[in-house]
Amino acid sequence: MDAANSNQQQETRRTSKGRQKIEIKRVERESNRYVTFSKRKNGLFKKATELSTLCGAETAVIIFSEHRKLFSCGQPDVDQNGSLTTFPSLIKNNIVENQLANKQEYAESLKRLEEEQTVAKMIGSMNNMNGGGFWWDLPIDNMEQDELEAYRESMEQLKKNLIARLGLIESTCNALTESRIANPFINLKEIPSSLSFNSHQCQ
Amino acid sequence: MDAANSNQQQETRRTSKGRQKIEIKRVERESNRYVTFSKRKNGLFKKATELSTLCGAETAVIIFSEHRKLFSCGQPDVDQNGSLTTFPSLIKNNIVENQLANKQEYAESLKRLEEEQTVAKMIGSMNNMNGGGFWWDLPIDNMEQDELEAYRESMEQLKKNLIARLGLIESTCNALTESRIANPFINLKEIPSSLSFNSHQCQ
DNA sequence: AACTATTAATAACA
DNA sequence: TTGTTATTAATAGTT
Repeated sequence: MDAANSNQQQETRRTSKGRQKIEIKRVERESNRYVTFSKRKNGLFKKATELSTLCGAETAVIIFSEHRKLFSCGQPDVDQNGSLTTFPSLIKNNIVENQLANKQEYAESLKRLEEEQTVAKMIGSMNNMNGGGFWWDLPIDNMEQDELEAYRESMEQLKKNLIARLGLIESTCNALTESRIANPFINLKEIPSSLSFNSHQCQ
Repeated sequence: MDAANSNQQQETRRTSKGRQKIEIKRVERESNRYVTFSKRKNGLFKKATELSTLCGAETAVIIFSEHRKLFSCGQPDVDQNGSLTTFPSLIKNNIVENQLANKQEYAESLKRLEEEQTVAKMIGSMNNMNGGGFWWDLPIDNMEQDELEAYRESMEQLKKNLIARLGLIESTCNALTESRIANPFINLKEIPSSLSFNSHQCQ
């Protein structure tokens, strides 16, 4: 780089050793580890966003720091109204940025986005029931039959909403529904290529 | 690079233009898009694994290709026995690779790993009930009271297992349980720093 | 946070 | 898909 050369002419000694090769093993020095975490977390999120933009993929990166602090990119996310959105937030971003290739894709994405927002609102109101606690934490031991029936329906709703809320599950179900069943427990044996890759890549 | 120089001396013209700068927008040419997807997906998984190893973080990357094919790193994963494992598979990898810094961390991770395997086995046997279908797809309209009671218990089990199975939820609950509530719907307003980062990073 | 010298990732080709 | 090379992009060490 020219700037580097002129810098060296102006100053006799280098200002930096530059990037050094490191072994991929735990960074023992705490301060270095924190800096590395922050920088690489940023880099990972950027790469994930780029992959999504470049290739029309939906990506989610979830990181728990060593202190169990959650960081995520792609999901969970919050829109301008503070509503929850589900997994394919990158599709939403693409809409906003007018990066979708054609109007058909645009329309489909808009439809999905609306569905997500509906689910998000439902979840939001559910969480506000019972003055702070969450409805499924209600005691159930002394329920009457009709209460039990209502509870059963509630649990059905829980099932549906869990499925809707969790992007991995949701999207997998969407992909699998047509050919087999909506099963939130992904049958791993039925997606062999991603698995073999997975086990290969992540050792 | 020396190799490049000697190559150039052997052949008058370059064998490659090398990497070119690209705009971060959809790659329109299909074949290029597929290659880019494959290479960048690999790169993303590698980076996620490195971050985990370097900084003791738990990472999960979930990608759906434009054809809705699932790829993931970190979770879901399959161990040598074909059992499911939950989110913190990277902790397991660290154990295997003896990359944990001290015995206390090692012991804690082992304990968590055992818990995960128990859940995994439970899920596995559940999925094998009823000869192929999944138990929650049983008809429920004409259940008797005790059947309904059993169903209620089953749904409780579903709830527990969904929570356990889904790494994001599970880990979040672990992190939040001590200070507040075990809520599988993450209350986003209570983790502002990751959110503000998220919305900033992922535009 | 910023700065750079390097390493690492990867776009274009084969 | 897999490999090579010339480049760009990410980042380790430092300020």
